[in-house]
Amino acid sequence: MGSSPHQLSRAEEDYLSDLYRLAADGPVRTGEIAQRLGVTPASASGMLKHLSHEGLVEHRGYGATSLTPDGERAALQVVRRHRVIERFLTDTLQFGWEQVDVLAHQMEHALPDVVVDAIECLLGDPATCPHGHPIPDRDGHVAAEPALTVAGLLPGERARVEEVDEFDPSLLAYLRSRGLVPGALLLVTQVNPIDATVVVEVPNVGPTALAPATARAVRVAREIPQGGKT
Amino acid sequence: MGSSPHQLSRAEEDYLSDLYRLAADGPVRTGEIAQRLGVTPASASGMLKHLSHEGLVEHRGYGATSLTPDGERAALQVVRRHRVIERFLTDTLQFGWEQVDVLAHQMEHALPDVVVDAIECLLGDPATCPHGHPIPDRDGHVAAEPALTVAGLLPGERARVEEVDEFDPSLLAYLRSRGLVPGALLLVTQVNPIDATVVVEVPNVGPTALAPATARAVRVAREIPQGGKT
DNA sequence: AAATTGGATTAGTCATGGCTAACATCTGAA
DNA sequence: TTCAGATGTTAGCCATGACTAATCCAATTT
Repeated sequence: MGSSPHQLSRAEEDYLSDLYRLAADGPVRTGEIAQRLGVTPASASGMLKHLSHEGLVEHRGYGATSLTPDGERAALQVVRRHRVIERFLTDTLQFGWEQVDVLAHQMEHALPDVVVDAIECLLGDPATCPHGHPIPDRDGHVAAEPALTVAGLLPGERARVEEVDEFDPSLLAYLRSRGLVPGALLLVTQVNPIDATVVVEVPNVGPTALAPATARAVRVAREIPQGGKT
Repeated sequence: MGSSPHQLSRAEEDYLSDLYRLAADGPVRTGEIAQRLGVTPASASGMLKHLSHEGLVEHRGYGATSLTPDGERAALQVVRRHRVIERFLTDTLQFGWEQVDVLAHQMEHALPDVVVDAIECLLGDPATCPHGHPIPDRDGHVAAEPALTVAGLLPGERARVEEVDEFDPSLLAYLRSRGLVPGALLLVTQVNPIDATVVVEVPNVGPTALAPATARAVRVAREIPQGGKT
């Protein structure tokens, strides 16, 4: 049914890319995407219906929405542009990692692919955006993202920060100030069993307490605590 | 009447910036700008009426159009973005000067001002775009552009290339191959009195014949032929 | 002076993608 | 089981900015 590759509009690209980013935490509800895009639920409902008609999303009224394979392919092109631009903004233009999501969002629909490719090449083909998310290649292949977050760790476990959610600038500024950036090694010193607050320690930074929502924004890979320093 | 600084749309910016660039050769006719923007004259007519209502252009039906001071101010912001982006594309990303006008046009409406400023800074505050046109500063001040073109030179006169029209990619490729780039010194060896063809010579490049339209695309400053090699 | 012609303009239509208001559906509690 | 409140959808509207077709000015030609 959805056999029309007829150049997506800016709005369509916005919906698809946000759908992709929200889909990490399960199927997406209409109100959720409306809120992220700053439109009314009515508008989002209309656009989702349209995208469904185009075969880009799976959406059968009053239920949750998810991308079809075609939709995911299209979304990955936009996500790729977004993440390359973010890297460029931090690495070449020295913007802070808490600013670049918003800026890249404004730019991602207007940069011709040849320019994105040239920037990527200039940067030496970076593997991830500044927040640690993998950059899809030109054919739409992406590395898997870790499912484990700090909220899933137990006291005494060590883990390496892989990526962080990029949506909240002030959270990002805080995480950086506490050393919680991709690549950082952390140790869980406490997990409060009542309210699920987690306390972590990063070398050379004091202990940091994280509320559950914050802990879920930091994705990690467990470090096998075998000896030998790298 | 035109007291609304209410964020211009992409289309409005396009009209203003092309109006600015066409205005160099006198007031602009409706069909001319329609053609440049790739829309029908009817569409252009409607938009010019709208811009006139906003106080950004001077346009009283069936006559030529020109920018008001407000309109010129707005246009210069767009022109500034355009030219900074062109410089970035040639200097940092190694695109050819015949490609960058089109690419910059796609990008100029989407780059936030802070990004344009950062790029400008990265490039060391260039004075001109790759075609030699001056880059307006943040306050909308621009250096004057020379009125003299190669078509206005006499045999035996020497001149320095200041800037070239950027509209035709194949012309640009040709001009570069003949050494006719900003900064080049040229000598007029012949002016054909019948068809106004001009023959010029650039050091280390053979003689080049230019049809009148081409000669008008190359703006120059006369070199005072006083002795002393620089 | 009248007629022809070409560029400019108006009138009317369409597509996109927002909005509000009203209606439908789902869910969780009584 | 039923009903209240939240969430989703439809209906109808508006603005933007393109298009075609028809008309209007003005400038040149006869």
